[in-house]
Amino acid sequence: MADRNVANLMGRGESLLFLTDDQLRRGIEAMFFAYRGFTADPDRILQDYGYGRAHHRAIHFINRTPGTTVSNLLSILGVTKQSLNRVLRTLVEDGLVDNRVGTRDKRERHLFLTPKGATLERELSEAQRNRMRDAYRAAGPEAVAGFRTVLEQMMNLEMRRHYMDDGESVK
Amino acid sequence: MADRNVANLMGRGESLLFLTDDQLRRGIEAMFFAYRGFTADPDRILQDYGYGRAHHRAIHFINRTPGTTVSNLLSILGVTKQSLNRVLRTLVEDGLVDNRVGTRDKRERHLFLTPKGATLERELSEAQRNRMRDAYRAAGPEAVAGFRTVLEQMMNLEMRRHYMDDGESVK
DNA sequence: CTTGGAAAGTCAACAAGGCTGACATAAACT
DNA sequence: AGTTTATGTCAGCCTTGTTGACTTTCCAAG
Repeated sequence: MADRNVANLMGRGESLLFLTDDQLRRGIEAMFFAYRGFTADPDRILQDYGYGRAHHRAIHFINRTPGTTVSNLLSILGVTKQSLNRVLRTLVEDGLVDNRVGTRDKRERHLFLTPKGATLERELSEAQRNRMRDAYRAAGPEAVAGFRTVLEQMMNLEMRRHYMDDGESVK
Repeated sequence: MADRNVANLMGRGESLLFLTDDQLRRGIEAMFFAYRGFTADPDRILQDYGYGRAHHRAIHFINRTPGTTVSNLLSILGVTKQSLNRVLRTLVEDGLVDNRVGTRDKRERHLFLTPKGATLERELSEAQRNRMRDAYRAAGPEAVAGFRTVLEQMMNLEMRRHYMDDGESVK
């Protein structure tokens, strides 16, 4: 049928949006290039420290939720404990992450950034924030609001599929 | 000092947007989760064929620009020829990609999807388009327009840096 | 108090997909 | 004729993901 490659989005009020496969394809490509640009600066910084993206992710989420446990991190990152542990071990050895035995439950390890770890985190996130600010500034405030809305929808769809159990991860 | 972590974006007309580091951080996280969700469906499909994301990217861009050369693909994907060749070789061997010697310049190889390759491409891109449509539908048309604007800005910023002779182009 | 299972850690082996370096071949350009 | 360009290939290394098979610690239920 002629309508097979057209997505019809009814607008609230009077607006009406047609999304052809080609328009969606451009969005898909934009995601690819945008994400690459988005990780380019941190990747470059991490290289100087001998780390990779996996280290960045761990550092990011430990910073966001200080005292989080290993299993928490595992469910957020969606990798195996062997994979995460390899990364975490080097970060602890290098004095970027502190690993405290839980008080309530002594099996758990609560993770914190050391001052040294916090410094790297700031360096990494600042690069990403700058990159994002540049794009925001060029796009304008209204576009930014829409961007965040769509991204949050994509995120929610993803979270719903993967974390049916945990409510503690991302607000 | 209180303004150091606040980005002030002047709106056209009356709107005014303040972006705190925390708000930017949420955007950064949303990118991470959104991109993961974005690649989840294709990754699952590719696994059945014994392929990975690298194969997907090659298939995508060959489909977008049929007859593109290897060096073209190299500059778009930003990987080494050894890395790309490994992927391309398996795709040609498996009969998904056709590799034709150039007529004008016989050194060049022009890449095309075979019908079999086109079938996989459709399966992959359809999954991604569906995912994107879901998010678009939930967010609404106005948000979609903004989303695309910001993403295109991020993409342009990246393309500009990428094709600037690959130095220490960050400022 | 015993025991089942959860949380964390470790070892080993493997794969995908990046990378560098070296080298080969054919075609085009000068 | 000699150089450059486009492509391909071999070999080896790294990061980061995987599975499987344990062990240790320790909470909590029977």
